[in-house]
Amino acid sequence: MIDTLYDLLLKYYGPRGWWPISLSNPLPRHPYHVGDYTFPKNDAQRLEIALGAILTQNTAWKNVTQALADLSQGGLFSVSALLDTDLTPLGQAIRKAGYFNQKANYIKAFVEFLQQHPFGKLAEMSVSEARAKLLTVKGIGFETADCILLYALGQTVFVVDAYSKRFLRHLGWISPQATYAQVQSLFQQALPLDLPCYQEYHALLVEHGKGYYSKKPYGLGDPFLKLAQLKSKC
DNA sequence: AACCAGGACGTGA
DNA sequence: TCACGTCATGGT
Repeated sequence: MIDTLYDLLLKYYGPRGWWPISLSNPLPRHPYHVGDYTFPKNDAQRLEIALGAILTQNTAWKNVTQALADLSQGGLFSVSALLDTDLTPLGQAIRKAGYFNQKANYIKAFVEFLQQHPFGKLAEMSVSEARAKLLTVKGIGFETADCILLYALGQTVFVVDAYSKRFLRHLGWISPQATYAQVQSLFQQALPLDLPCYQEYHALLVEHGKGYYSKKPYGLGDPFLKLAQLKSKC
């Protein structure tokens, strides 16, 4: 069911090419890299992914791209620059992403964390260990940690978000009070351990969620509610 | 002009 | 543990 749903979504929307990399991706001006799963290629791109993951917390991606551009414009797009910057100018630079006071603190905490645990070190650790380390950082919760693991560190960890929960709830595949961990293991037990699949699946669920699960009543006109139920009877 | 966004944290019960 | 308030700008 979970794996069949992936096939259906992929066929319907096509590959999404996540995580978008707009600033540190020289060649295509297009931030998405459909069909190329060799990203990220360097630590600058890993940093961009992690910053984007923090900035997009409960925030539209469009606003995040502006904040990332403003960071770059202000010369704040590196670990060292972020370490040297005070909270106030940092907050002003990311202002357009909202919650800028909180997120300035989160970004500070994260780059200080990176000093002790750079991407290379994190990649050497076991997934559960790296995840536990990330979760100690203030401002990095389950979803943000898993986004960093999946898209910046190339670990095959499934990212759960609000859209996915709403979707599965309407499919009747989870209970309303299902926890993050429960939804995550539902996906991870059903899917083969395949990095591109995990990366695309989360992106596809967000795409689908934007279409049918952003405003109430949720699920109105969702063609997959019928499709998936037909498939589940086989 | 409300309503929502690719959440996380702090608090009180 | 868990429900609830808070954080904030920009798009629709």
